[in-house]
Amino acid sequence: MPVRLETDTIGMLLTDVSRLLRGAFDRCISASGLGVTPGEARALIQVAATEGIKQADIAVKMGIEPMTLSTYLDRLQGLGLVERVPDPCDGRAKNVVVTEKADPLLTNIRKEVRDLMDQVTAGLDAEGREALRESLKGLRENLQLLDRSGSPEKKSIAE
Amino acid sequence: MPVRLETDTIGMLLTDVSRLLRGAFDRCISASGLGVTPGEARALIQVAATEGIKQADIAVKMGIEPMTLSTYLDRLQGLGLVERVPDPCDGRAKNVVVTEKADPLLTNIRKEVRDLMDQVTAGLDAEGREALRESLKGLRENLQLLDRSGSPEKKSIAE
DNA sequence: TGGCTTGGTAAGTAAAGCTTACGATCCTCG
DNA sequence: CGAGGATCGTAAGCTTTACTTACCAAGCCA
Repeated sequence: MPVRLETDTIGMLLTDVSRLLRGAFDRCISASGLGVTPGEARALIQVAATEGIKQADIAVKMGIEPMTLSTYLDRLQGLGLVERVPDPCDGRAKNVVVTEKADPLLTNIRKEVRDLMDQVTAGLDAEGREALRESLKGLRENLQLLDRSGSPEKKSIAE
Repeated sequence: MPVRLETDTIGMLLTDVSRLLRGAFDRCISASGLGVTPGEARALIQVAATEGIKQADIAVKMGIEPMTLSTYLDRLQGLGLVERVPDPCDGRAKNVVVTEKADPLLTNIRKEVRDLMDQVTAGLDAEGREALRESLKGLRENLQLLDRSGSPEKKSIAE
């Protein structure tokens, strides 16, 4: 039995895979000349998936800080791919929608992503992929719990 | 059957999990006051796992550019955790070793990592973890292949 | 109506990478 | 043996992705 290298732990593997994936995605969309970064693409997909939702909720869904999202949206809006429309019910909030201009880009990105992931998961059958998806979902949930419990500075400021 | 959200694809999940994991790791080692970043810790572990190896080889093993590694090693060396000893067989190369000072830190980091990963993989039994590990290894291999084939500028410069 | 909370953002910072360029050394082949 | 190319490490500078802190404006509530 071969020694289990410390560099093949789940943690290391996750780090490696995600770095490589980002690189691959980066190359594959910049090769397509789409003019968006992976992060922006991610935000765009999220916005398209939940149209008209306000920024704070998008940020929660993406698991990032509102400010981080705001920066992405700035770029996407600058490219004319999304628009911020003021929420009629809440003067502070802005609802985000994708523009028509984004449609072909979205189609394109979705295809690129699908192709890339097909290549990346080559060697896994449908069952294996589903199992992987489920495992990852479990990890994500655990991590999100850790996150919340790790920073309990929301309530109980004073006694 | 629920609609498969686009935000629950393997790609998105990997991105989420790795971001969250980095955050969790970050918090957990800065809480321990160890004074190294996750990337540096990763480099340190790799160095310890293959002592006396030269930088170029470490970089390959980590799947990063030599320059990126060099930066990490600068920091680690600044902290007195590693040393660069000139390779007696090759005047250009430097072999990297961990110092005695790094020993307790390494023990600590390993423990932190183990604890964290136990929490993160809660809900998976030993089999599930092994399956996950194997799947991820497959993905990493695929990605590394993609990488090489994606930039075939090494050979055949001239005809 | 006055005070907390919430939504968005300006500003600044940090980590983790990359590319490009370069000096120094090594290797190889004529 | 000597010159040209390959390889090793690294200085310099950039990008992406994310965070924190601080703030204003608008809503909510007592």
